[in-house]
Amino acid sequence: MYICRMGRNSHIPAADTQHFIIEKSSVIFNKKGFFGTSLSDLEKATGLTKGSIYANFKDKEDVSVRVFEYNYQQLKEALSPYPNKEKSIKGKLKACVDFYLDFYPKLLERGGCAIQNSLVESDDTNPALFQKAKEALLSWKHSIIHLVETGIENKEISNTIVASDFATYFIAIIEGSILIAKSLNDRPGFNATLNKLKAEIEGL
Amino acid sequence: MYICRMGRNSHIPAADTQHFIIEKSSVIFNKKGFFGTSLSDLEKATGLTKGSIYANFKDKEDVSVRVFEYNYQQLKEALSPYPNKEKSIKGKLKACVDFYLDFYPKLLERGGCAIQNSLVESDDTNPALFQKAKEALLSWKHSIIHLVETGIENKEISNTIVASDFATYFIAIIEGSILIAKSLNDRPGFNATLNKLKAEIEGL
DNA sequence: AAATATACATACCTTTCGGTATTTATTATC
DNA sequence: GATAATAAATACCGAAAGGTATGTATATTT
Repeated sequence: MYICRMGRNSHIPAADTQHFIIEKSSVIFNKKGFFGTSLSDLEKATGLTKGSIYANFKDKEDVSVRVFEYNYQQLKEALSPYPNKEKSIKGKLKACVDFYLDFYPKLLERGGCAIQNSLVESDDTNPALFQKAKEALLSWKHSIIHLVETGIENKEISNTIVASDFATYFIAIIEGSILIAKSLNDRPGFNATLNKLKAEIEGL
Repeated sequence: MYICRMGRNSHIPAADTQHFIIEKSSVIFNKKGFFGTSLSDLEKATGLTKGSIYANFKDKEDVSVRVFEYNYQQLKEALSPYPNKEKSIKGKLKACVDFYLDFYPKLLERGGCAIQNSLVESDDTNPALFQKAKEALLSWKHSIIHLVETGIENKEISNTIVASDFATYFIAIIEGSILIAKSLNDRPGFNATLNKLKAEIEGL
């Protein structure tokens, strides 16, 4: 097994180095975006040279896509315990909101929501990244839809609710709140809006 | 008075040329962002050369800021008739939502909400632009707060409502809905969420 | 221990970047 | 009609961009 020493004579296997590069450049990509992040930024962040970065990735777009997948995976892993602790549908939905309430400081540290950042920046410029971000958003939406539909089947949620519409509403509030709170540095406003969403869930 | 012919021998006064450049590059800047838009993009969009662009603007950042101000102004001018037609506070608030329902196609054509795009891209990279976008967001929030507070004074809106929290909620839904609808190409979802917001306003 | 494969560094490439100094063409002024 | 002022084009700059070909040190294989 290889040992990670980095530098000139490291000889880490490619898979580990890829992961190392992705980890080290995840925040900078999320903060500065695809065009705002240069290869020299990645060199600084990783301590590696362009040569070794390009030995592990096809091109800059490839890095950006893999970084997005990493950021998205990190988010999912941090989120998943929250709804899993609950057994009722409303409990699960509210727990997802609680996750964002708890996660807020780390979200800021890491440059905000990767889905939002990637969707906004890549829609007209980076098709591969946009596709990945779009898939993440759709997957998120479908998971909410599934919860709501299950709740309706269980008679826990009113059958007057349109699952797809509620999912859009749910995500819109979270993403909109992140945008505003991050921009205005307003955590109380973030909490208030997300607590309102929780009340809305309770009343479903 | 000068006549606008463009090309080599145009001799438009500087103020007109500035406006011309801003207009022609407004959409491309909103779509591709600050880093994604190059000077050669601006040359193509305006039909002018770098030399004349830099005769009218200090640097690229200056253009981006002026373009944002233009986009924001355009939005405000398109919006303002909507609340002005109404006399009740709830009517004004709902009319603002109606504006976005009507404006949706043009918003997509123009690359989405300039405030959102600018906030997301510039927060860690372009302080001057971020400042302008932040001011626009704050001004928007304050206008909503002012409406709600007036409504509370008039006894039209319940005094249990926290104006600032509602303003955040209001903007979060609109911005979040734009993000989702634009990304998933889902206008029905956009309409549903904004209509839910209108119902929420009615129940204030 | 020699040969091979691996993994990263070095050095270099072309293109494009943002930006500027200069020139040319037109218009306004006297 | 000569002069001055204006406005845009031309031509150019150094730096940095993304990307590649090659070199070199280590680890594995036999």
